[in-house]
Amino acid sequence: MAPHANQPELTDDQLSRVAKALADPRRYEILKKLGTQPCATPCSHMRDAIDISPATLSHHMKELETAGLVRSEKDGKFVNYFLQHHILRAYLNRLKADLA
Amino acid sequence: MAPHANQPELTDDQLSRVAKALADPRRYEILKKLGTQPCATPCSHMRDAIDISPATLSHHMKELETAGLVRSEKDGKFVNYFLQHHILRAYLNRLKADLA
DNA sequence: TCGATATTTCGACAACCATCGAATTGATGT
DNA sequence: ACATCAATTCGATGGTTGTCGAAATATCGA
Repeated sequence: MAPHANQPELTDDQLSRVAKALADPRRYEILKKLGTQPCATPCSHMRDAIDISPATLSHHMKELETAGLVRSEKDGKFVNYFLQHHILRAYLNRLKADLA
Repeated sequence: MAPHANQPELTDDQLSRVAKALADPRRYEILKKLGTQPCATPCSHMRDAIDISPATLSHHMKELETAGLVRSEKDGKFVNYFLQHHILRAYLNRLKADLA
């Protein structure tokens, strides 16, 4: 039985994507910010805090989303993002199991 | 007080290096292999298991070492590597604290 | 000393990736 | 319909990095 039964295992592809996603300092900052908030209006809020162009931010959010680390929800003109804690936990568990 | 008192905190530079080191599939395999063994004669043993050129392996080992994830010890013609579990643990703790 | 083996360094190449300006799409309010 | 604002897509650029062959360095045994 896995350490947390109802948590999905990460595929090798996901493992790689998550690791790469975490390896970029700007994406790390974005995740950190998302972790502190209930996550409203990302692009606007992010850009206040992180100093990044709209194009670059959009690119990073897509990376984070394909890695499964965030989920997005459209709200009219805006897009709201949510940190996916369970994917993060699955990644930590995998690292612990494989290496620690 | 930090979660594990006698564990060194990671600098931002180290955090970035460790994350990048973990993000390459081949380096991940190397670490996994190191984790299972008491670590003798790396380059020889690694190359049996991983199919990699000497030059590339040397390059990756250096990356892992500057990240602090492994320590090396010369033994005559050979070099022995040791997984640095405490750095790995520090990284996991940092991720947990920042994001989870 | 010499030849063999282990590892590193060098140099080059290709692939990947972060970055951003400009153009585009999509939604809102007037 | 139109102007405005949020966000994405496109295209280009510069920097990073994984890869390996070849040469260099280091150690050992004969």
